[in-house]
Amino acid sequence: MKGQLRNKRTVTSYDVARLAGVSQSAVSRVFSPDASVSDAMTRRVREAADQLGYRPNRLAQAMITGRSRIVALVVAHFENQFFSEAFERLALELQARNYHVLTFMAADVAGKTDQVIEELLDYRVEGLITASVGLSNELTRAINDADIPIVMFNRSQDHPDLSGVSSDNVTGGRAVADYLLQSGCRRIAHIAGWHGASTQRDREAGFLAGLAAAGHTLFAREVGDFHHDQAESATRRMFATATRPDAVFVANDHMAFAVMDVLRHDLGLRVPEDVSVIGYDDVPMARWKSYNLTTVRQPVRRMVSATVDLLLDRIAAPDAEAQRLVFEGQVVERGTVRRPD
Amino acid sequence: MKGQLRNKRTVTSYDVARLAGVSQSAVSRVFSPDASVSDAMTRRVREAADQLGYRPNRLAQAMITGRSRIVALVVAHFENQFFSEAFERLALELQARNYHVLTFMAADVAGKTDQVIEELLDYRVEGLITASVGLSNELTRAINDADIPIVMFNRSQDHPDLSGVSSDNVTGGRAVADYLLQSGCRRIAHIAGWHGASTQRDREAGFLAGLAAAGHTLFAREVGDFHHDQAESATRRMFATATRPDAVFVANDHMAFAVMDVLRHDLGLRVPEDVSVIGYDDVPMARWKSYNLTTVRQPVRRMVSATVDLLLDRIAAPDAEAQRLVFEGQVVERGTVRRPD
DNA sequence: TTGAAAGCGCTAACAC
DNA sequence: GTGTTAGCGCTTTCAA
Repeated sequence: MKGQLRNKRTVTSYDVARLAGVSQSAVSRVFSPDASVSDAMTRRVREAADQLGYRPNRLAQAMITGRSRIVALVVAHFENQFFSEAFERLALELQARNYHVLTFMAADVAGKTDQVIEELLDYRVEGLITASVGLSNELTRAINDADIPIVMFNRSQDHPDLSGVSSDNVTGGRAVADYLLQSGCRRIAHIAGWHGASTQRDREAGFLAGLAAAGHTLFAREVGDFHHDQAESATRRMFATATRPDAVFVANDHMAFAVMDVLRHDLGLRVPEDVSVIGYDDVPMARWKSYNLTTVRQPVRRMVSATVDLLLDRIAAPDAEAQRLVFEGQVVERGTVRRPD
Repeated sequence: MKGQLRNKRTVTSYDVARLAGVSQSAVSRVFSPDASVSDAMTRRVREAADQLGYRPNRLAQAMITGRSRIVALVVAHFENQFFSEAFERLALELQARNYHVLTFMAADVAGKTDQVIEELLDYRVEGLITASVGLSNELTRAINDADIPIVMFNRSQDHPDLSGVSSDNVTGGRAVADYLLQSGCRRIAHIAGWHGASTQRDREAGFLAGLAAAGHTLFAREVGDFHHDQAESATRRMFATATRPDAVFVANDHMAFAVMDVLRHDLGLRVPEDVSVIGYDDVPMARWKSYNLTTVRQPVRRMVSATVDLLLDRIAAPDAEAQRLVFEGQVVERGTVRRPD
């Protein structure tokens, strides 16, 4: 009774061959893109295959060709809509190219990423995409040793020898400073993300440079580490002083929403009348009317497409050199920064 | 010059065996959980393996054991935070159990899911989780034929013979009706999601039943199909009439945010003073102060854990029968429904 | 164009 | 406890 439906053997190319009365290699050829098979053969084999419900085993294919058609994605979390959107696009584009994404979560904890990379190598993935996670130096070497193409999404400069796609965060940060200054803001503060992220460092560097170029300095600074809750407390700390900032550049949209909520609902401040807020990323939610957040756009779709192109190109030609693609971001004017007087 | 770094052959168990001066199967045993190897052997092999940087090839393992340690996830999109959160938890839990998630995007388009399932079968995944996507009958059969365990996350009743994890959407919908009525709302409307979803049907059925039980009927109804933008237009349509609803039950939080934005910012209505809003899911954003949305909680973490348990159990014991787990949801009182007079 | 044979890297009997 | 052997399901020479 019990084991009756067990051991339902998968149908192999041999089964198809037998039914079609041809050799097993003929079957294989029919299912290979650049075959060399007669129409008659194709017909016979396809018919038998359909009848049996046969489909080639990708694992077995991978064994011999070395091509698993799997790409690994290493990511820390999806709390930030920027990542969930990027992930969706990524999976979609890869799928359209007949690849699929195997996801590995890696908290930004020492050693965690390393362990995860080991694991992912075991699957013989053809390529690796990291989304905003840091790579140790040993790890970078390990990946190079394994000879697996990698592209870092939304990270720059950590390893100039690795391929990467990002937007120009320095210029973006600078644009924020210019925009705020030009809007008449003077007590300008910054709520930073995680300092380990190149995005954070670049945005802030550009921002500070912009301020300096106009003869200004930062009025206040707190760290929100890119998390909603930490951004909330950072805001409360920042606004607990006698004279308050009149503008705050928040290192990403995800935190900016938290900042605005504290400002409006805890502190009873008006945005932008009392304080201007500007974010970074332009996630879909930024245009929702409750926030209507002025921010710097990162062109996610184009960045994702570029990531996929880069990775697949390197898979096809592994000896090509690393490339770093940088997209322009630009300020998207909405309603959270006051108009110039 | 060029091909110099190509053909970096991967190190195999044979290489390790040679270096350690033992048989290849000894190497295999050392890396098998329930081995039967002497400590001396373990030491020798591990040393050689470390030296060579050897790790077993999961694809090869999968070939012979039939266990790929890959689980497929079929999902439509990540626009709704409920799914990105669920996905993150899922990937994390599976990873902790030494499995990984291969993602397949399947728009709710006729035939799309079917094609995707075919593809995923090719990878010889050990199990399949569908998140809010519908399965055709042929597909269900195909999956059963392939003998691969499946559990449907956040879907019920589509196929009573398939395992599934959901929350009790009928009771949840009914609780919404009770809560609204008890709060003094009388012109109660509904903004529905996609009618193809069991969640939608259940929530609405329970809701309507609750209304009816108290001798009330639905005041208005529009369809938002679970999308932000469609929920916006649905709201505008709904409130274009002379006498307006005084409460609206929105089929999920994701749409509820859009509804609230239109109400407040386009229509100049106050929530909850002019109209009460209640959602469903209790996504993290629901507690953000801009919305502070009253909603029905779906216990995502527990639902995800249950999904993983169910799937892994069925992988371990494929003959076990399908199970449907249903969690209780409950109304989370926040600020978008008016207090009783 | 087609078939025979080898082998990808590994696990699982089976002997010893 | 350890080595030998036979495959898992496929692609890819190599001959015919």
